[in-house]
Amino acid sequence: MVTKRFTGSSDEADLRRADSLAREIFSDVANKWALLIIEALGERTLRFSELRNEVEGISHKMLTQNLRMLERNGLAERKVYPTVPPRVEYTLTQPGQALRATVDLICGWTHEYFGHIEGARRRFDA
Amino acid sequence: MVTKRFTGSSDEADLRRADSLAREIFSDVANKWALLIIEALGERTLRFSELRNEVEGISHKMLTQNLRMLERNGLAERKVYPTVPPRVEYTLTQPGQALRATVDLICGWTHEYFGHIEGARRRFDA
DNA sequence: CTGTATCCGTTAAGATACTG
DNA sequence: CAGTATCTTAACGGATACAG
Repeated sequence: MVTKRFTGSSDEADLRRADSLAREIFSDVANKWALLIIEALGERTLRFSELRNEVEGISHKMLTQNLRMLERNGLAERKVYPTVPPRVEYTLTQPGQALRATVDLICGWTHEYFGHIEGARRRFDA
Repeated sequence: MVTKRFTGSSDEADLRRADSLAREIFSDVANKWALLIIEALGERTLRFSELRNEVEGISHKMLTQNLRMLERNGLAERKVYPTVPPRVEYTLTQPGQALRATVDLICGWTHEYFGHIEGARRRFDA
């Protein structure tokens, strides 16, 4: 399991807190929009409006919501330029980049097994 | 992006279909319960009831729902033993195992950056 | 034991409008 | 341009009951 056996504490209650936090982090991160945003930011720093274009189909609301979440977890950094109109840029932090590497692998996996999956679906749906 | 630049076809419409399918696969797979089930099945073949215990907090409904999805996409195999009471075992297929390897990396990432994230949250929430 | 179906509350998510 | 807030609808997800 994801959420088991954390080190650094001898207290049972602490271990349970750590496990539940790990699970929370996993839930935050293991969702479609978050991963697509991370993938987009992996290429380069992007503005809010650029992200909306890059991440196809995401709504204004979901984008801000997920960006706040990524910022809160320290995976993305938000830089505001006090111009008018305002300019806000988002960049992956080092932990964010590390996660991005794993997302790349999932994308690679999708490409590699695309045919297998397409075939499996046809068979199953019959 | 995950869903771009598939090869093997010269037709524009085919490319769009492939992209939307890739996105669909990504959405199926990039969700908390699916990934936790894959992680659990990575260890060994498991029965339905064993999975319910392994994947902490999952409901009967979500488990069947996600198992059907994994089966449909050819990531897990369902083997029924016609005994009474029935015995059903789930195993990862080779594509499923390949995906599991990437899930392992996400889990590893969670462990590695656990402290960073915890700290980032405290700072953000203040 | 495994699986399907139903009910029902909670949350996700789109649309829209409004502020700095 | 970026962000927040509100309203509304759809989807998610849990609990329960029942069938093979």
